[in-house]
Amino acid sequence: MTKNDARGGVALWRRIADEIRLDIIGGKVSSGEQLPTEAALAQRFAANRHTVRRAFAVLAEEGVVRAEQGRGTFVNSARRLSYRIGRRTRFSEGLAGQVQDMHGELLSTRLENANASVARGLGLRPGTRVTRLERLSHADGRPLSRGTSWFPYQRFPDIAAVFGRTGSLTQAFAELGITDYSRASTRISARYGTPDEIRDIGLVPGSVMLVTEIVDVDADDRPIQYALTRFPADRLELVV
Amino acid sequence: MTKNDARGGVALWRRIADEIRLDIIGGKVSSGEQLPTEAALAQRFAANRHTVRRAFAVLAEEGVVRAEQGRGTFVNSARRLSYRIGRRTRFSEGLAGQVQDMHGELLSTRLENANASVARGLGLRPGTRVTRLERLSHADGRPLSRGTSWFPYQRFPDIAAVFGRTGSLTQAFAELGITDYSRASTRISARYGTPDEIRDIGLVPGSVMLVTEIVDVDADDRPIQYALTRFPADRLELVV
DNA sequence: TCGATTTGTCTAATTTAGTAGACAACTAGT
DNA sequence: ACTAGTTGTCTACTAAATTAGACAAATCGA
Repeated sequence: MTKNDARGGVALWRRIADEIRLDIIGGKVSSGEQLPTEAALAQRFAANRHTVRRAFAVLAEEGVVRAEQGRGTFVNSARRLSYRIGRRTRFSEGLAGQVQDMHGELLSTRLENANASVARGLGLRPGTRVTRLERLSHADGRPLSRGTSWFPYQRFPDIAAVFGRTGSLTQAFAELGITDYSRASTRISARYGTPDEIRDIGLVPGSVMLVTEIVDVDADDRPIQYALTRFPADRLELVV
Repeated sequence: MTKNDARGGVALWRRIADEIRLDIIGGKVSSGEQLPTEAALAQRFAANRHTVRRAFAVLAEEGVVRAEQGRGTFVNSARRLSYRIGRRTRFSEGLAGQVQDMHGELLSTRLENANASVARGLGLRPGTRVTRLERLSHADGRPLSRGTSWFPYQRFPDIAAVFGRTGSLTQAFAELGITDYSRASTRISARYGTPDEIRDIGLVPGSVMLVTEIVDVDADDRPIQYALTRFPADRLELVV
């Protein structure tokens, strides 16, 4: 129990990679700029040069940096997306102007009984039938979010089919008679990605995820959607 | 490069600990309830029993679980705090009813020149003099947040002294003639804790932090505070 | 062309993480 | 008292992470 706790179960190369990536994403070092040399970083992190090299290998594979023999290592990539959230912001609007192409993918649908969280979110009794949708969204070809939504089955028995056809939640609601809805609550938390999320979004284990837990209501303040959406924290921030 | 990427630089015992902690914090298992046995968890995570034991050792040290020889391992701790944020919510109000005791601590103050981020937040030119405050807040005796605030020096030359005396930002502003202010913007991101934060808040390396970047404005919409506040993501969630 | 600087590659050794098995100590119910 | 089930402790081994050193290969300016 000496160095175990000091490392906290996170490999040094991983922490070095995270810190450098954060400097890049946060704009501390600009695109194209040269990073400190491997030797300098080894000293800064009190690590061996090979450990720094391993961190760089990961960042290079992610496309964040690019090493050139004899010259140095350079920043390759852009900044983090800002996703604007508000009472009336629709999903794709929140990233307007930051991405070229944005599209969603319906992974699966299921009819199930509401657990305690879902029931509370939708204002139903636990056990009530709900439709569950698993979604994956892409921005400029890269997976950006992994969402799970629940809808009251009694009120929207066909929402899975309609959403699957239209691909848009706003449009699906419109066809089902909901012309207007808004965000009733947003809870934001952060945690490590689960193995499933890592697979779906294409991350490495231990990636940090931003999680939003939202409830949408219709014009009469009746809940119509409860959703959990997970974003990779190094690709996106939320703006309230 | 075979199992390296599979583990992602995060030790298995660490991921097991994180997942169990998340189940507890998220309310999947209730306080006092018995957790699955070490053998069962070893099977569930495809790990050795000793690896599970190590995860439990960490959680026990955090006070989240408690093992009893011959009986089993039991949940010890409560749920995650919900910090409500809004245009007019003051810091301590956001946790009303969830904590008994709440107090802040002023770590240090400094006069410095605004960097690009601070200048943008406060609507100043980079290089303008600003006062920087480093703060640490406690809830029920445990560190809960680590904040860094910047204030325009020209407008509030004495804010460090006043805040140090009163301990409350609202009160400090009041004494300096700002009787009303509100939140202009809130950006939320997540990342690993830095070594400094881990030391100040008392976490293990690799802990996930929620980061809020806020701008407060006076009644005339002039920025009066730019602040970065870091919360340990396993102790707190944000509610918008 | 030369030399200083930097990344790339290789070998080797040590420390930490994870697996495997055995058995002791304790609890609860029969 | 006994037994089944659970956590606690110990030893031994394998795999991954980290350190260490040496040298090759490329770049750049003097």
